[in-house]
Order: sequence, then structure tokens, then C-alpha cells
Amino acid sequence: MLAPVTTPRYVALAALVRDRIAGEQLAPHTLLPSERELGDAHGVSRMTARQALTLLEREGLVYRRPPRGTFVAEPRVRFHVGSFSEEADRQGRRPAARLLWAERQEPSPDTRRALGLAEGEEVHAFHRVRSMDGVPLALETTYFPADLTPGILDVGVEGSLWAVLRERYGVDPATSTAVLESIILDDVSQAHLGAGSATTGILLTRSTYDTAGRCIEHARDVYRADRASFEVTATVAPPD
Amino acid sequence: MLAPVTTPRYVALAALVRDRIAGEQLAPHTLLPSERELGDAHGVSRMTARQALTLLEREGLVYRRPPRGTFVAEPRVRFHVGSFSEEADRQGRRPAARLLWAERQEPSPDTRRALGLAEGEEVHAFHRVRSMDGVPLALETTYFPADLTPGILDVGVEGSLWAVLRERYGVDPATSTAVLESIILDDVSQAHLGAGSATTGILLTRSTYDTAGRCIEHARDVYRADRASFEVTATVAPPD
DNA sequence: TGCACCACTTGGTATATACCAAGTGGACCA
DNA sequence: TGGTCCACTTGGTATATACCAAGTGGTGCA
Repeated sequence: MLAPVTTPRYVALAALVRDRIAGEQLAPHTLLPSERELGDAHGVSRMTARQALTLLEREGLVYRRPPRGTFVAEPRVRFHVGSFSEEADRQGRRPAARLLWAERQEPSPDTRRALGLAEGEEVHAFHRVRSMDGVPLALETTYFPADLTPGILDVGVEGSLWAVLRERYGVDPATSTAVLESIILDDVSQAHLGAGSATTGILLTRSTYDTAGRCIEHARDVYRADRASFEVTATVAPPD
Repeated sequence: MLAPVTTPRYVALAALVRDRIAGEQLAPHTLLPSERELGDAHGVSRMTARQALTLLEREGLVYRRPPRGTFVAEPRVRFHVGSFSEEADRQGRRPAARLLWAERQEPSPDTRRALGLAEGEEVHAFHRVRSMDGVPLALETTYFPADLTPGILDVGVEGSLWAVLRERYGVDPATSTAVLESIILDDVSQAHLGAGSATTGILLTRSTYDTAGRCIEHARDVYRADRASFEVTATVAPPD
């Protein structure tokens, strides 16, 4: 199920293994228990244990080397471009958001252009620290057209803003375009993300459109470069 | 298996469904047969049919909406992570390649897995510096299955290898998956790219597939982070 | 001592089965 | 006619089982 009432066992087991890797500081390339051992140890079948490891593999947290076993991967969280919360859900991880500020403001020219707003139209802006499983991963600045989102500044901002868009405003994100580039984190960003000095970041400038092609969100997300990676699947343009 | 002698049934079934979607021009959001029907129709168990659909789901070709069924996804709109040459062309810039080496070699386990090769099968590898308008931008290591590309080591490598694939070997790149991450350039890479010390790079690990879903190319491209950015367009999964 | 070989373990594939939660659509009742 | 409700179908989860290919490591032979 998409929204199971009870946590599936394989998700729970994956969380357990994930915590163990983080908690015991298992070094990259450490050999993990085999699927059979893991299943026996936690009272689930091998296929369920396998599903848990597959989840972690898709997150990039472990890798498999048949017939040797499953190993701890170099740390990095993998993202598809889109919603932070929904990406976390897909990976069975706990997304969280800490609000730094939220306000109605005059958009910058860039933001106004991205959202296709006219002169004088305002935006609702959110600035949040996003984390997964308690680890700060990204600094997110999100802009919505104010006309489209009356009252959004008063709603809870712990979770997915896309969910709010859908449920409260009937707006459906359909496509997203993003530009990824590498940057050097400034002091403030370093502090918020708990990163050391001279750490690089990945800047993801994102525009999201609804089914009618209207731009409904513009965002500037800064990820810790050492913790995030981005996966892209695309159709190749046919040759001319 | 890592390098199956026989194609797994779920891969074959996925290819069949993939071709059907492309061949019959199934419109986005068309309902596909249920997992049970698909399995029965092709003489495999539901779990195997499910595995095939999961493969297609990960490719972004289909999406699931329980309990309604599995549907054809929206096609990806644009592609900006792929062929260096073709991207340069699109931007009206002069792409160039300087060959560092090209050889037939035993693939690494990673490369073998990515290309789906059996033990003992070899690859043709190219290592090139790519530049645009005379500015070095990327270090590219590209692997092709040797069986698929006889004699490719002797062709000119100043331009697009994809063009060679199409014209000489009749192989058509259809989809591409890539993972982008941030790395620190080593000394050799810095030298080749004309970058200063402690410069960061963007590592793009890319697999390209033909229309049959066969992996025809695997590449590790290292871009100067200060010179490159990547544009991504993605279809958002419809809401639950 | 050195090497060939084989048993064992691993993840990968495949099947059969079972139950669950949740939309869908039609039957049925008011 | 209009609305309620339930059977059916769907994908999601979970188990048990079986066989395969391929590294690993130890045994045992030359």
C-alpha cells in the first residue's frame, strides 16, 4: 500500500539496518550479514530481508557483490529531482523540516520571471532546513505565487509543501525542471547544515509546473554535496 | 545473476512490454494489464510479472496507482544529460575531444554489471578530454561492449561516439540514466582540465540503453564543477 | 611446498500461495 | 431516482521453497 497503517516489515528492517550502519559507524565496504542470516535474525523470510536490503541498495546505502555479499556503501543520499518529502517517503526515511522563516514578499526579478508573475504580484516564501532521519541535508527556499496560495503561511510546514498544494489548493505538480550546479557553501549555510568549512554544496534551482503548464513553485535548494547525489532518467532525443 | 547467460524472464517480459508501449504508441495514462493477467498471458508467475513492471517503473516508463492498476507514464520531455557532442550542438558550440587512450580491456565488476556482460566478455574503453569552444570541460571514460562494437578503436574519436554507434553499428541510444554527485578532483584530473588545486568536480555516472533495453554504453564523466551545470526535466509522479 | 579441485556460501531468479487495504462499479434498497 | 453498500479487482506485503552461477577457502593430492 502507498500509505500503510502499519509499517511494512521490510521498511522497519531497512530502518534498523540503516540505524545500525549509522550508529555503529560501520565503515564503507564493511560486509553486512547475508540475506539469509538477516532474515533469521529478525524472524522474517529471506525474501523480506532481501527486500529491505534492496531498499537500502536503491538509496545507495549498500551495494551487492555476488557471490560475496552485501556491503556498506560510501555515504550519500540519492535524490530524484522533485519533492524532498516524497523522495524521502519513497526511500522509507523520515523527512523533516525546520522553518527558519516564512513571509509574504516582493519577488526578485529571477523569481518573478520563473513564476511568470506580473509586476506587483507577490509571493509567499519559505526558508527551511530539510533533514532525513535527523540529519540535515538541504537548505530550501521555496516561492509560491501569493494569489495561488492564500493563507499558506499559516499552515504547518513540518512536512510536504506539495501535499499542502494538492490538498488545500487543488494544485497538482506535474513536471519539474531543475538546474544542478556545484557551489561553495557560505558560513550561514555551513552552520545550518552542520558542515565543516570549505564544504561544497549542490545548488538545485527548481521550477515546478502543473498539468496546465503553469509554474506553481520556484525553489532554490542547497544540498550538502558530500551527502547527496541525484539520479536522472531521461529519454534520448532522436538524432536530427 | 550478475552476468546471466540467459536473459532473465522478467527482463525479457519488461522489454516486451516496453516495446508494446512504444510500438502501439500507447498514450500516457493508458491502463496496462494487471500483474496477474500479465503473468498468465506470458506463462510466468505473478511475482515475475511484477518484477518486470517494477523494472519499467524504475525506468519511469510506467507508474502504479493501487488499487487501480499500472499505467503508462508521461514521456520525458527534454534531455540535457547525455551526449556531450549533441548537447554542444544543441547550444551551437564547438565540441571537441582529445583522445588520451583507447583500448580493449577486461571490464571492472561495476562496468560489467552496468553493461550486463558475462564473465570473460570484454569492453572497448575510451578516455578523452572534452572541450567546448576550446575550453576543457570534462574528462570522459566510456565503455562499450566489445562484441557490439568491433573495430571501434580504429575510428576517429574527435566527435560523437553516439554518432558512430548509430551510423556504424546501427545501435540507437534510447534512454539514459545518470547519477550526479560532487567530488574532489585528483591531481591528474586537475591537470587535464586546467583547473587549480582543490577544485571540485561533478561526477556523472551514466548508462545508456537502446530501444530493446540493452545497455550499450557505460560512462564516467568528470566535469569541472565551476564550468558545468546540468538541466533536468522530470515528470512528477501523479498524486496518490 | 604448491597447486588443483571441490564444498559451501552468496546474491539472483522464479514459483506458488496467502492475506491486506483501498478504489470501482454495479446491485439493491429506500 | 438517488444513494448506500458490498463484491471484486488491484497492487503491496510476506512466506516458503527451489535452483543457479560464481567467488572463497580449505582440503588433499602430487
